Order: sequence, then C-alpha cells, then structure tokens
Amino acid sequence: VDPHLLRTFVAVARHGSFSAAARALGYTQSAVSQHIAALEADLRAPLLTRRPVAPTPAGARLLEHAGPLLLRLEAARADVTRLINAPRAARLTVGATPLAARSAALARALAEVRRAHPAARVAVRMLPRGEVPAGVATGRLDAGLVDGTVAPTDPLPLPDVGPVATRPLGEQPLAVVVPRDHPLARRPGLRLADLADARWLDAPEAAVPLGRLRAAGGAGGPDGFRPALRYEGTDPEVLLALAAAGHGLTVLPLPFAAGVATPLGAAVVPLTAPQLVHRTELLLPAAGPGDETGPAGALAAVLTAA
Amino acid sequence: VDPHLLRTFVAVARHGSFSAAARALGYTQSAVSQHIAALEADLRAPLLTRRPVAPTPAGARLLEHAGPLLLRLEAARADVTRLINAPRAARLTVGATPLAARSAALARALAEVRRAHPAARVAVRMLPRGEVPAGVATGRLDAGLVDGTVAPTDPLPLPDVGPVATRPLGEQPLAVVVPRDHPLARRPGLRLADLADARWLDAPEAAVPLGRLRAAGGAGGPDGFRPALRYEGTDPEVLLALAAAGHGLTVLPLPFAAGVATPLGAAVVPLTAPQLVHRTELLLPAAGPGDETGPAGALAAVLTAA
DNA sequence: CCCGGTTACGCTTGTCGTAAAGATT
DNA sequence: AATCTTTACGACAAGCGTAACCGGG
Repeated sequence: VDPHLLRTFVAVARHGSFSAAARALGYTQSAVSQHIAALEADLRAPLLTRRPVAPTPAGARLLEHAGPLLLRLEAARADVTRLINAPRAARLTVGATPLAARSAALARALAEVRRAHPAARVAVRMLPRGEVPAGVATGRLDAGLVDGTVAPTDPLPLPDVGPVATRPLGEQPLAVVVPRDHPLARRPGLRLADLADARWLDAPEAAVPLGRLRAAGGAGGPDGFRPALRYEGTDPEVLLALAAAGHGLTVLPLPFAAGVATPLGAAVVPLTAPQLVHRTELLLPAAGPGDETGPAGALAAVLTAA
Repeated sequence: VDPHLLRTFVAVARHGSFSAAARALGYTQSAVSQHIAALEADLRAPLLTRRPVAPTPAGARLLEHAGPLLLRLEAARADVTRLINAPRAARLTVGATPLAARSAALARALAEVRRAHPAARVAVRMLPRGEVPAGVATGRLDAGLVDGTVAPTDPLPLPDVGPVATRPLGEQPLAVVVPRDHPLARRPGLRLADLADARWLDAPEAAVPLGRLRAAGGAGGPDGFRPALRYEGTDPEVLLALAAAGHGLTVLPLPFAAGVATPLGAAVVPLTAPQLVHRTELLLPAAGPGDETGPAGALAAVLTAA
C-alpha cells in the first residue's frame, strides 16, 4: 500500500477514468494503469471495474482508508516542516465552521490581531466541519474554529489527523426550533426523549446531526428522529426558515436561534434534557511550548483570554 | 515521507542505534543510514543526533506522527484483505481493557460462543486501552472490549485508526473510593467539584485518568486533581488497595468498587455530579452488511442481545 | 474505427549490499 | 584502539514513458 499508488487510486476513483487521473497527476495513462495493477497485485484483489471505471467493494473499502491516510501523511510532513521554519510569513488564515464563524469572540479577536499586526494578511475561510481539523493539521490554516454538540463535560469529538491543541472558547445552551403555531411552541422547555417521534430536518452541516440526537435521545431507539427533509447546505438561517415553514424540527444554539427566529416565524424552545451544550473550540497546530508569536499566537492569546 | 523510511526511523529511535535497528529490520547498517539520510534530506532537517542516537525536536515531532500513520497503513491493508478472504479460520481473539475484561457479559458471551463453535480457538487478551482499537483495526483482534468514562449521551472517545463499528454494551455509575476512616467516607454522595483540592491517585491505565476528571470537574481549573501517587499498572484491585491505604482518591465503576472495597478497608461513595458513566463498548471491524458469521459474529450477536 | 485501458520494452532512477573511510569516545 | 556511522560503488530492481496492442461502443 504505497502512498503513491494510493494517491493515483483515489484520483482514478474520483475522476472515473484512468486517463483523466493521469492528466490530473501529471502521469501518462500507462503509469496510472501500472499503479492500479500494482495495487491490485499487492492486495490480491480487483479494486476497480473498468469500463465503466468504478470501485469494487474492496476498492470502496480501500477508498475509506485512503483519504485519512493521505491526510495524515501530508499533516506529518507539514507539521515537521512547520517546526523547522518556525517564524512564518505575516499572514493568518483562520478556518471556521458556519456557526463558529458567527462567534462574536472571533470578530473581536480578529480586530485585535489586525491592530497588533497591521501588516498581516488576515483571512477567514468558512469550511465544513470535517475540513477544519484537516486544514489546521496540514498547515493550510493557521487556526480553526469548530463547534459541536456534546455533554458539558466531554471534549468535542474531532477526527484525529495528528497532534493539534484545542481550547474551549464558549458554550451555549441548545434550543429546539419549531413553527410558531406548532403545539410544542408554547412549552417552556422540551426534553429530547419526547421528540423522538417527531419529523426532523436532516442538516449535518448546518445543525446538530440527527445521529447525534439519536445517540443522546435515549428513547426511540434506532428508529427515532426520522428525517423529513434533508438540507445539505451550511447556512443555519436557511435551516431555521425551513423549520419555521414546518418542514421539520431542528436543534440550534439558543442564542443564535433566538436572535433570528421571530422574524422568520419560528418559535424557540430551550432543550432541557439531556444536558447538552453547543461548544466552540479553537484549534491550533500543536506547537512547541512558548510558541505564542506572530498573528496566530496573538489570535490564540486574545481568544483564550476572552 | 515514505512509510518505509518512517518505519526504519521509528526503529532507530526505539533502539537508539542504527545497527540495532538494522538487525531488527533485516537490513544492513548501511541501508538504515541511507534511509535516515533520505528522510532528513526530504524534510530538510536533522531528525536524529548521532552518538548518542536520539531524536532531535523535529525528529520527536515526526515520531508522534509515525506511529498512528504506520498503524493506519497496516489497518488499511488488513481491512481490505479481510474483505477479500471473508470466511476466516475458526478462531476468535478478543482484546479487552482490564475493567472491561471483568464484564460478566463477556464471560457469558464467550461460553455461548464456545458452545456454538466448539472447534473454535477462543482467546481473550488483556491489553492497555490504546491497543484494543489498534488490534481490531489491524486484524490482530477479531473483537475488542473497551471501557471509558463519558457523559451518558456521548460516545467513547476512541483513537480513530479506521472504520470500526462500536456498540454500547452497558453503563455503570461511578464511585469515589476513599479510606474507610476518611471524613468523606460517610457522605451519601459526592460531587466532583468538591474534590478538586484532594490528592488523587494517578492511574491512567487502571482507573479514570486525572485529566478526564479535571475536564469534567469544572471547579479547580487546571490545578485541580493533583496527583499524589502514580500507579502505572492495570489492576483496579491494586488501585483500590492503594486508595484504602490513604495514598489518594480514585474513581472507579461503582459495582466493581462496591464488590471489593470493604475487605480492603475502603469506602465507596457514589459520584453524583457531574453525571458521568462508565461505559463498556464492543469494537468490531467494520464489515459489510450481514457479515454476522463465524465466531466473531456470534460473539457480537450474543453480546449485543444482552 | 475511435476511445480508453493494457501490455511490451527500453531507459532512467532508486535502493540495497559490500567494503572502505571517517568520526567519536 | 574499538565501535559505530557515513560514503563510495557496483549490481539489481522498480518506475516511468513511448509505442504497440486489444476490446468495446
């Protein structure tokens, strides 16, 4: 399982074609063909069907491994390189998940950084949850903000792409968003277990994923929290509008939901049990001790102080 | 960052010698030297000091990446191979952490498996927590039992070494173990926040790690839950004896602690807040759907039914 | 017959082992 | 001086590209 072969394998699978992958990688079709043949010989199994080019079951399984594997490889390389050329250019790129990017702390911290480092090129990049840790580990981001729903005592479950430092930035209570005229809208609070039979908005990128609710909801078993409509976007306001229109329930951080719910015709009911919080965490490349210099260090210092 | 080079790099770092690593890997010293030189040229940084042979800071950082990286590689290989040669030999090797191995469910399930598959070689291997997921992913284990302390709603945080399936097996309340004559021994229950200033047993392999308590304890900040004595073993009974002798407090699953505390002179006080549970989970290689055949499938079926 | 993947073959490059040289205690 | 790492060099294999060869629409 030579990483080079793996790289061309994923390229072929992505492009659905040997020749396209070859172009993308700067190889000849022949080389790509040889790579795939070598992989298949190594694992003693066909990984792709030709004509049309598509992964076999074994190939699909290998693909699941390939992504994280290549990511970790890149992260290792980037991490050591970063340790060597310690003082980097005066630029700061921060990645953030949609909800985390709305954090007031981030805006304040960025202002502080720009004041302290006027020459620094500061950029904020909005990314899906999975890509923020990857970006920080591979050095494409200097820092990341991720949010997630967990019990108050537990750390955010992040895909481990290598040694990264995390610092909690803040926790917010959660709320269920329902249409204004919904029978539950007037309740003072709701328990997740009572909502297992409702129809939900499935929005893994914009809100708390249904699987998470199912795991936390207790009652309802594996059949609870059925999705009614799937929203694949990342904008929580769109999601809230969908909830207001009656397409299903959703769970969002209470302060955010309360801020925009009323004009959209939605009601916001605090989630009282089980006790879950929406936490935002700062992700930094795990640097040596005392590496609090430059824009990234300043950002960390400001955010942590808040 | 060729995995082969990485492999010899970790071997050299482990053995503290080029020649010893060469012997262990079946290479000549010369080849090992060339490997290290190639790695250092690739990353443009010295990774090892020679004479004595020890990792430089950059090398140490690379070592942190190397282990998980090589593990994932092996896991990918093993996982695809397992998918190819689906029906494996009639043997079942189960790995378990010390506390999980004591689970009555495991003993019962093993009895069931041995009845249903009398010819199968069944083995149980006690392993430190970190090695069970690795063993399952790399195919050295057919199944694993891990335990950990989390909030009731959250999954166990496991190092992700690839796609593995987890199933919760059972949850137990936690208890603080104190000497019988300790002032807290007569309390009906204890809150973690009240215990931040006490002295604790630091036993990451045998009990709930102190870092976990610190994160969950809220009060006390980063200075709470100071370790008084470190126990690096894995036997929870030894730990309980240490707690009884007044070397420090510790947190263990209540049913286990209650079972052995009294004869050892310890008192067991339920932990009432924050709400944490000790959960045991079954780990299985993420197989295709309907792969419930053979001893491993039987074990999973029995354990899950319980 | 055309498009796309495979196979054959030669060349370059990389990798390992042997052996001599260099460095450090 | 002894031990351990590095360097030099030759043999061999691996990897890529060119080009010829299939196999399906």
